[in-house]
Amino acid sequence: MKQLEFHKERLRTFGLRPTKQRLDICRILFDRKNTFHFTIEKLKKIIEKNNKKKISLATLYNTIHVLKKKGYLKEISLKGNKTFFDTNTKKHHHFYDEGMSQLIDIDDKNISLNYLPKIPNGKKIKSIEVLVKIEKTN
Amino acid sequence: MKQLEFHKERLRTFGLRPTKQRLDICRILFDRKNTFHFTIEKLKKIIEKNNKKKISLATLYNTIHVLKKKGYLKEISLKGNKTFFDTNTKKHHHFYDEGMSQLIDIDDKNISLNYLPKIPNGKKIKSIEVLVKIEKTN
DNA sequence: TACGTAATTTATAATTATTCTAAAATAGAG
DNA sequence: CTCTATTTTAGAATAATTATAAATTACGTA
Ligand SMILES: [Mn+2]
Ligand SMILES: [Mn+2]
Ligand SMILES: [Zn+2]
Ligand SMILES: [Zn+2]
Repeated sequence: MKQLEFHKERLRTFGLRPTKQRLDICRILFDRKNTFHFTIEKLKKIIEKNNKKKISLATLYNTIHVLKKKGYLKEISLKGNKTFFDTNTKKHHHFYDEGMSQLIDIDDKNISLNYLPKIPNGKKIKSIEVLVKIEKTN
Repeated sequence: MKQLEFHKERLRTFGLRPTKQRLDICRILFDRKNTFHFTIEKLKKIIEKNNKKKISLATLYNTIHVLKKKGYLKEISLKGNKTFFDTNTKKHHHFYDEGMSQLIDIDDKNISLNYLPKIPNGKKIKSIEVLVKIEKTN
């Protein structure tokens, strides 16, 4: 479990105390091989099931927002009421199955797009996101 | 003003009475040359300024949802709390200036993307949306 | 280790977007 | 013009998120 020390150190690095709650959140988010796409509500359920103890919504919102601001999480552009977050902070894209509310990463190098349109004056590109919506065949 | 007759006819076509409120909405949305990107709140302000009289939020939500269901409006995939709608129902993409909450259309033929990734099994593509986020230079 | 204090968590209230409800107003057929 | 189904409306209900402020906790210092 040297992951834990890593999370502690990372939290301390930007002036945050490594509390039990923050470490619980970091473990769920980052101790995994693949990208994790989640909503706050989903994260809450997972954490509470894991350690059989409630965690406050406010703590979840606070911590997720800090991690996002520090660049360890991305928010995903989707329509709908609840916000989705993404542990993959690299430039990438998504398949999205609206029916199942499921997101799948598409590596940036698997997408090539050649756009001609002139960027509005005085503006520059900040990011490009491709969303491929999918649905059941037939 | 033969536009008005057109809106009336279109509303009647799918069994909706062409009420004063619905026609006000249609005029704002469709009697213009360019795409209109809007939120419900923005539409409400415009209509109320135009005819110096309040219109109910419920009526706006109801009518916008009907128009969307019938294919005369699209909802745009954006993060953030409020929902954006689009009078351009053709396949197209967007520049988005987050700071100004402003959307600009990009014609589909100005985007070419060649994606390799295999579509998940039993799924087919429903739509592809490209969002190019822009920001002030410098 | 114990203390003191600032940071954090928490329950709960407030806010905001959206949907629901049911009473009042209206459209339009006859 | 009358009647009735449809629509509008104000306000209530719901849902996601943010704010508040009291209780708890982390941790530097003695
Ligand atoms: Mn949205
Ligand atoms: Mn969203
Ligand atoms: Zn992702
Ligand atoms: Zn558009």
